[in-house]
Amino acid sequence: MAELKERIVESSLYLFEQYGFHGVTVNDIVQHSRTSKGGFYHHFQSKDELLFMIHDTFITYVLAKADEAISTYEKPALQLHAIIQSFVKVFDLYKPHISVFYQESNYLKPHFDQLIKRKRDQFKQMIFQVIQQGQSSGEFRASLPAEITGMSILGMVNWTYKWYQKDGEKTIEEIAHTFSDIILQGILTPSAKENPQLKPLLL
Amino acid sequence: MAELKERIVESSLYLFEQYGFHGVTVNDIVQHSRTSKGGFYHHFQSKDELLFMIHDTFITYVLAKADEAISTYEKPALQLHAIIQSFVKVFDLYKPHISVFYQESNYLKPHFDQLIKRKRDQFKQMIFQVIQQGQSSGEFRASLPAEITGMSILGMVNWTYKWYQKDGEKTIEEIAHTFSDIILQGILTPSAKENPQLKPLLL
DNA sequence: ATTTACAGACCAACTGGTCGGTCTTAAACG
DNA sequence: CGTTTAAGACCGACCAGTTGGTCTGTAAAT
Repeated sequence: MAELKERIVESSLYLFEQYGFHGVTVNDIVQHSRTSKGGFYHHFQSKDELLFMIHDTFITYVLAKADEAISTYEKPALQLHAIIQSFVKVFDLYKPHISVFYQESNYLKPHFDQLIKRKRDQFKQMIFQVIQQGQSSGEFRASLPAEITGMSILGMVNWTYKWYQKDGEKTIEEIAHTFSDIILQGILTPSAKENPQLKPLLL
Repeated sequence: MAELKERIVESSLYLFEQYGFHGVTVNDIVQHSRTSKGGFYHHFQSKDELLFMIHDTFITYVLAKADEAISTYEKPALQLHAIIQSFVKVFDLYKPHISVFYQESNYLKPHFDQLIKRKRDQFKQMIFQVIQQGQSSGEFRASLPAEITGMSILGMVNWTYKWYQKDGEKTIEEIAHTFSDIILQGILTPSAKENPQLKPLLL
């Protein structure tokens, strides 16, 4: 009874994650889930509604968890910690859902896609190396995993495209400075923070 | 002479940013840039190639800047600082290009799009509030702009979908812990870091 | 007997891309 | 210096394939 619906969602997640929303047709979904056009449109008004449901699943979850975190703790630091914990863990539970949501670039044909990815990897490697060298030289805390640290920088900065506005309240300098400060405060060793050469980088 | 090409790129950026790659047809582009199908395909092999060129523009730039940063400075902390600075500033220069690259969800029809956005905003507001309260209570450094701090958390965590793998090297717990540590080290005031209630949150 | 769950042939609209042709420009020529 | 010529820039009607969605029909469940 309506088991078909779940099969459809499952297949969609699989296909969307791999080929992106626009790279997958309703026919593909129907075929992969061994059903029919009729079945699909019996359960979903449109291809868009299916996508919406995928989104809604995990967003609803994240919200509930954040609510919980805030009402459980008193201190902001504890609240924030709990929010981050649950927020991150959502990716373990709903990675396919989320990937579909933020899907992009899968519309670049393999040839072009490769070219772009190569350059992006290069950039990532450069950041990793700087972090590793910083850890070797004792400037950066060696207790932090370099890869995760690197990805947190990439994420923090890349996300800017979502909210930055040229004529908005925050200037690009202020943003750059704040990011840099948070990261450096977070990864510099206590002694490095006292280094007169590095001190000016911090607020 | 070939001025048309620039008009096409400009129009594409405008349209893609607003409606996404798949929401814009070659005809739309041609119309908006007051040219023709013929003109378009004279300058671009395909719609994909146009997208590729948009991507390549800013990625090439970022790479060059990072290279420069690394060769200019010796100390990793200074290198990292310079990379972050230029990396962030790219968004000022190439926001449309980058938006197109990371475009998604614009394929959700307005109705559904609104529903999703509402929940996401709610989540964002919760984070902002926690940060502000932390600043008021003296746990968090008040010198950091709350919005930028909030967005840096959102970016850092949301980006996880791009690299996290369930069966990868890094467990979700390790990732959550690292993120939380970097952020808290970055935003807690020195005195709050000594608070015995908060100390266990840090590495 | 009526509603729900599903099937699959069918269609209308759209989309990327093609192709023959025209206009402009500037070098080559006489 | 005027004319020919060839290449590049640009045009727009046209096409073939594809896609989301519909519609009629059937089997099962209540």
